Amino acid sequence: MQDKSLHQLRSKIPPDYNISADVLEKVRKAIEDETKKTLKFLRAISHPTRLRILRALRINELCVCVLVYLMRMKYSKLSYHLKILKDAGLVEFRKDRNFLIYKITDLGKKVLKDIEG
Amino acid sequence: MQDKSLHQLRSKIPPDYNISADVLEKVRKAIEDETKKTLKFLRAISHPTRLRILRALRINELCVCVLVYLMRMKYSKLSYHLKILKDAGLVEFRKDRNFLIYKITDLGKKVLKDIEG
DNA sequence: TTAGAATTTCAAATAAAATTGAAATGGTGG
DNA sequence: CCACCATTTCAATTTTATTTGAAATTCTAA
Repeated sequence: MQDKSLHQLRSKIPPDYNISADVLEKVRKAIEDETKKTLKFLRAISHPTRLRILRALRINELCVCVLVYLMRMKYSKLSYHLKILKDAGLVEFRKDRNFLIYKITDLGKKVLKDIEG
Repeated sequence: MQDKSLHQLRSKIPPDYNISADVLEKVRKAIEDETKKTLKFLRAISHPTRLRILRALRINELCVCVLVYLMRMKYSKLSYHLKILKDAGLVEFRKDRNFLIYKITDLGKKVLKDIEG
């Protein structure tokens, strides 16, 4: 099927499912649109640890040490996930002495709200 | 840090970042909520191929053969991704002769709308 | 300065997801 | 029944993501 022309294809598809050239063109357009921008934050949020971090930060900004304490994870693991969230623009941080205090961004709030209400 | 008590922890965190017991409790609650339900469709949609499939089906229901034709992919690959979307409740299908015609579900529409507008 | 704390970075190991092609399934039309 | 078509399933492979612990970094407080 892979290499068949559209003409060959159309001659076979069931009659009560006869998509118009117009629809076909729209579909073609839809699947050609880039997905990167959307996937960036989707993939970032699509992990239990990262979803939990976002939920935590929605309540209050938190230093890594508190997240480590509450989530019972090692720094290196949390750091890995925080980086992914930061790269996606969902969280940011400020420094206070030698603490890094993470907070959720407006985009992060919006994404979380869109997804979970 | 992993094993320190909260008391030990709190005695160290910076003064201008003094989270209350109340906030701490809320965070604790937030990160204990289950993530499975949310992650099911998030992970399902978080792949370029699957996002493209959903966008296509939002325009019109399509049989696998047309998707194969338009997306230039093999049946086995599309089938793999369609199954993930179906398991997440984002698409469904009906049969017409020996064609499977996939359509987006209401949940699928909603998720896509929430995410991309 | 110097020891120590909070955090990140790195590379190695492990786990999970995606791709592939061949074979199986199940319907269709002659 | 037979050959064929659309599709799925399967196991093997490849790719990508996650976890781990140790080492590096950077700040701090004494």
